[in-house]
Amino acid sequence: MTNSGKTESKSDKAIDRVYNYVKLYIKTNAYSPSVRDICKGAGLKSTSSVHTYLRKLDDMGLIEYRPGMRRAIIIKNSDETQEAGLPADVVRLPCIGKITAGQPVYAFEDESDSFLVNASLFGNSIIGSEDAFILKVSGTSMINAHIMDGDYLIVRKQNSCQEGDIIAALIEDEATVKRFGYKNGIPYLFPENDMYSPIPFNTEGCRILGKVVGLHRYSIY
Amino acid sequence: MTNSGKTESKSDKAIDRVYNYVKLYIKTNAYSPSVRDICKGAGLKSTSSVHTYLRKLDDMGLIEYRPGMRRAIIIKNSDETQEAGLPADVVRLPCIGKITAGQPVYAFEDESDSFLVNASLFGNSIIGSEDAFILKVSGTSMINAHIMDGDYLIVRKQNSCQEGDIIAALIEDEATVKRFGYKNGIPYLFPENDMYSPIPFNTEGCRILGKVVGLHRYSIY
DNA sequence: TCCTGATAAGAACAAGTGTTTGACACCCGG
DNA sequence: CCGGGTGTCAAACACTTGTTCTTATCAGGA
Repeated sequence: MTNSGKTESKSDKAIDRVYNYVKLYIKTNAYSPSVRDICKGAGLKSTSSVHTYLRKLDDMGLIEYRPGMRRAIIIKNSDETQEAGLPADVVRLPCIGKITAGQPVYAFEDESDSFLVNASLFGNSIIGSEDAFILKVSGTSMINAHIMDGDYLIVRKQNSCQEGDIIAALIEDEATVKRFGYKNGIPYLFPENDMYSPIPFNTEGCRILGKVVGLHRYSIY
Repeated sequence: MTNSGKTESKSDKAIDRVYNYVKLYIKTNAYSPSVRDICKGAGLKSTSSVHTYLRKLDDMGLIEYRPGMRRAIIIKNSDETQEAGLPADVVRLPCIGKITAGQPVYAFEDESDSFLVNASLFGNSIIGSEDAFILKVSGTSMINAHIMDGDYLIVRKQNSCQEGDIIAALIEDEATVKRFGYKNGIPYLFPENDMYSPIPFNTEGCRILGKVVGLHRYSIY
């Protein structure tokens, strides 16, 4: 109204009312409103107008509007970077696949290859899917730290670490999980299993991928 | 219609299929199925049969079935309605608080007291928040099974178990996690720590809460 | 003023869907 | 064997609701 020369100002308000009413209605009733419900709720008198706006909202990606289906509107919660449909404090982390030429390759293709974690559990150190990844444990070299074969580790990316940290590191293009420490002033990666030997940590062939901050286990024996 | 009899054997199977399919459908699609959708999903060939069952389910109080409204079924019984904003394959499980008078009390009030898990990781055994809960480990009695103090266990509810299962059980109103097994034909709950002794499992004071199917750890040392 | 585009309305159409009716098959107790 | 209850089906009916078409209103520019 106050905007001179802007006919959109009026339409924007109507489309906003439609959007907000749909959100409110679904939240209140747990099912979608019909076009005529929205008419009343948004103060529009024609189903056709509502229909137009719903299509626009669908084009904008704000809702999902199935053609012909009754009461089947879905609100697409798009928080920009935030994955659609996830609460703000939850992050989906990619599961690391293999590592070639020093560059980890993430296995995104499968839903089961990603994990949801509550970001709040890690303070503010993991707020996006860029900050961490998942590494599946293979072998029992860390069994004394109670990390078992088949466990999924949450690794927060960082390129340095402190003595005693359990870290994921790249050794000659192979990802491994060990405890970082020193012996006689020399840095080592220590397995937590007497059957294995410490690995000298020489900065040439080794790279720190990150620190293990969490663990998921779905095979309980 | 007047409820006359109680011949359940056959109808219960179909009505269960209807109920489960409606739950699944809503969980998957975020809106209700139509009667004809349910026909296909529940293996019934007549909309009329489905209609009958829906009315019965409404009478039982399991769903809310609005006369005349399309796709407006609500699952009622329900912390079971899918949490708004979560993807279909993700379930938020409540963290068990304390146990009083034999009844576990769930601590729902705090977001940090609940966990998100990918339902797909557990096959179809966990599809709703009523199927499982989270139990925080206190103590080291299961350390040999690599379950540490402070770990969070995902416990699928069930009231029986097999030898060798790691289960959560109620012993004299106290929740505990042990491995179930037999010694000399007598059932015991075995700790996985030589410092502790097996606990005889007598059905009077003991109740099985569920089986441990997953583990989350957020304190890595 | 007249035209034009945007917005909204109203009506009509068509499809999806809830509901009802009637019928058939089956089981079970007389 | 019979009759009632139950579970299912098929089809028809009627209402809800998505969709489209046409028209009305209004603001701004030539």
